[in-house]
Amino acid sequence: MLDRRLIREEPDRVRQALEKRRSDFDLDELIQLEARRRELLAVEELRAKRNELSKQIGATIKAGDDAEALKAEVSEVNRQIEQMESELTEVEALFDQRMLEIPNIPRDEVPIGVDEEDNVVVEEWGEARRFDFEPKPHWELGPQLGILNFEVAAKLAGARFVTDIGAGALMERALINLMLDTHTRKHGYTEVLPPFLANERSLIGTGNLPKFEDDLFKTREGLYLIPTAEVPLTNMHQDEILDGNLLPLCYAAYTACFRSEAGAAGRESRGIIRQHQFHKVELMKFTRPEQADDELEKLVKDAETILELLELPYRRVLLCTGDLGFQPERTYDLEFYFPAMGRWLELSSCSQYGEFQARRCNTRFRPQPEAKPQFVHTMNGSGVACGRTLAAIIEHYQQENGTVVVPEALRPYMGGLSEILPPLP
RNA sequence: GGAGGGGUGGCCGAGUGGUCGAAGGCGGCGGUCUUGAAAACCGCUGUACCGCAAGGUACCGGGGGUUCGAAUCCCUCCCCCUCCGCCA
Repeated sequence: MLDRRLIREEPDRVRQALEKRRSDFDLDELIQLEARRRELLAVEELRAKRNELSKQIGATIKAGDDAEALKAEVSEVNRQIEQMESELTEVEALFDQRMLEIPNIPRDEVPIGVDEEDNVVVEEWGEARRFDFEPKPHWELGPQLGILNFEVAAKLAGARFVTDIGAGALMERALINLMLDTHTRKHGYTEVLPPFLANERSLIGTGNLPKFEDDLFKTREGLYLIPTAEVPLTNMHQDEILDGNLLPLCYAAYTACFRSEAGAAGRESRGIIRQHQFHKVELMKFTRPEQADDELEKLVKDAETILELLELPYRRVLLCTGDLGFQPERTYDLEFYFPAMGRWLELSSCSQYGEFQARRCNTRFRPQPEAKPQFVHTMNGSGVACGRTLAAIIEHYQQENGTVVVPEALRPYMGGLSEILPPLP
């Protein structure tokens, strides 16, 4: 959510941001609503009058005098108040709704562009492996090795699910443990294991609602399956005023993530790339505004560390305005080149939001003991996605004979296993 | 799921129709005293919106209602606690 003063005082800045994003948001409607809302604030004077008269009535009755004339006067004032309030309520409701639908303002350094073609590669680490044989995709290798099973998942749940079995399940658990251990012990994050379901308020807090309800699974009871740990983590301090000295607060959480993937059919959808359920270790920070840029840089590096430990080559990409999500003001993706697919896919997405989410969650901090509270800045990033990383490992570490070498860093977490072999016949 | 008890300011806790944005305590900030500190004493100390300001409006879990007037009465929803049932 943006500051409503921005709508009033710097509408051109907002308009430019919307244009950069190629957003079809109706800013003029919002500006008109805000203007009308301010006109209707005159109702406050009438309320003041009512309060004053009511006090007089109390005093009059106490003195034993007749207050009927005063009561009649207040009734007349109340009629006027009622009229104005009904319109004010309407205008405010629509205004608040629209405010939840306006996207964040991209930062100046975000390249202007249309789609992912216009994203900018800012860093590369390692080199893509050169194969002296035809590399196989993970959706062939995984089933051959008996570690990924799509048929079982289809029986249990349906399309777009996978069942990890044996060394596959072990490796995914190893990835989770490697990531959590690294982030908590070496990078200073506090581990959190939150609920995997969240209420409406929390999904509004992160910006998944009201606009993106179709992407979510919803339970009969009205709860939503979390699409990312960002949701519970970002909402941990709803309605709180944090001690400025405690910032930055850094959290790391493993969770399953659930996405309906409505309308995603056919795209990047082979294997375990795009699933209804996947697993992820998420990094999330609450910072002071002036800390935000440095902390984001550290957060991205923390995610990169995982890929470096796994010796997976990657590149860092700065998303352009056209590819930027609704909520972030800036996003870096970490991408791995999947050799069999011949394309780069993100293993991590790290975003900063400025005050955008903090306003929605009402999470503030007090810079000094006596100072006014102000909104924190939030940011988060996958550190990193487990399923896609598992796929990357399978493809990157495959051998010509169909086995997969286990990255050194994972072996301690896998009972010393160094290579995944096919099941015995 | 059944029965009962609760949700008040950073925290604890009074308040059952008017002068209550809310006693008192704790915590915090400032001051007096002190070589310094502690103790004691004095003062200040919620948030948002409108306003240059004075000031005004709203908020006592959320929403709605009764009333000239609601923290206080009524309805409804949510959350927490205790006991019973069920259960990993």
